[in-house]
Amino acid sequence: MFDFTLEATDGVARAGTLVLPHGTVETPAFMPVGTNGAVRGLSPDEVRDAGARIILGNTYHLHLRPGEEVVRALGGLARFGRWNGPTLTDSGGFQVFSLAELREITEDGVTFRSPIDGSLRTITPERSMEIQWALGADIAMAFDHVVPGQAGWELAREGMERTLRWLDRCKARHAELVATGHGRSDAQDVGVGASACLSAVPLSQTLWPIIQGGAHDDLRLRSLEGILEREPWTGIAIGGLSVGEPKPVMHRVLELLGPRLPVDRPRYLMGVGFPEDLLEAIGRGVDLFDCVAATRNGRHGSAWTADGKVNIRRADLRLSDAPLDAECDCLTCRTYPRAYLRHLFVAEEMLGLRLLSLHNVRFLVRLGEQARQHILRGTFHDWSREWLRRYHGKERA
RNA sequence: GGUGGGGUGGCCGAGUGGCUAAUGGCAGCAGACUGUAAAUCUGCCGGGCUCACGCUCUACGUAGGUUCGAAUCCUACCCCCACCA
Repeated sequence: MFDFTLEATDGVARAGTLVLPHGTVETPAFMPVGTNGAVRGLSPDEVRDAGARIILGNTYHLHLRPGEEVVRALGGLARFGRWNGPTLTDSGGFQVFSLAELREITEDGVTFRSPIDGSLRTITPERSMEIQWALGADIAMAFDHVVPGQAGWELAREGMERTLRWLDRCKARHAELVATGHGRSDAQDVGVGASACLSAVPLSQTLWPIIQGGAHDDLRLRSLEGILEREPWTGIAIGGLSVGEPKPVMHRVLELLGPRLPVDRPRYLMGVGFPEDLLEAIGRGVDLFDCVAATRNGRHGSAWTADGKVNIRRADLRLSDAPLDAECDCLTCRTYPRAYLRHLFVAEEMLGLRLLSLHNVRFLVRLGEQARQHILRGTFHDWSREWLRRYHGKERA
């Protein structure tokens, strides 16, 4: 039910195949973020057509709404929204960071004020595991303590050490859940009319730990060490990057960790990133990514192209009959001219938000596919260098 | 014809003696966004010079006037709206 095969390396860059209960993912791969069980603005079919093979869900958001029991009762995250493919749930740890003004951290866990109705909700490592188990993703993430990128050594140490202590609790609770099978989200539990015809996928879930330590090399190494002391893991995530630290810091941390991570397990860089970040990270040995930028920036009118970023509302696109990105094979680029996309944004038509989100998702997925092909051929680094040069060269396409 | 109300920057609309190149909103222009409290947020937005601070010119229907000083007060005129004939 879980297998990772490293197929090729090109320098530090890697190409592999990840087999999960709900399907197979070829790496390097970008995973679109579907916080609420939906990649914002896109249907599962559209996400699939964009080439994505695995999507994220969020423990905290799905716990608040609709509640993990609803998702479980409807057959788990993959089946609930008829994505029917691999999923990964984030643990809620990132909300410790992003909802900083609305939460209180104790050793036991984190109490959040719900952004939905203001009610107080407590998530502990154990609760996060229970919720993720009920959601039924293929991969569950450890409940971690993310600190801002500019956090000093002491704060970063505190977050990193707490993350390790919480990891023990996550691991113990997750093992119990897997062992008992309690609350597993098989479709057999459901049998709800017509929807029951979808084949049930027996659920088995794997738990991945998260390296923390902020921008501090010694803390990063201690975090990794602590995680490796708690083997076995089927994959390892790097968290706490792209949270406000300068880019060179991210590169340095990746270079520090890359050679020390087990080669036979996938490495997942959480929350990253922009196209340039993907290539930089792949070149430093990362296999998996997720990022909200594809859909958020898409909704905000910003699209990636081979020649850099394009703000689709730009006045000079008013009469442009050219596709968004002439080299892109997505529905948006195959079909619509820039002038029409610009019009949709200016007129605040929601189709525009969807079309740009779709393009950006496809852009990152395709970037992963291209990187993979070049790694298999041993041409990744030259290709990547040239790609980045062009991307940064002309900001205006 | 009479009475009352009103004419403000691309539009709508505040202001009713100095703090006003003039609140807001819209439109326009530019930008940001990295494990989603975001279809969000930020900046610019009369002209000229300046990277900027700033300087300067022209501006609150038109023409005069009062005043050290007027979009704000006075006079005349033009136009718009409402009601009454």
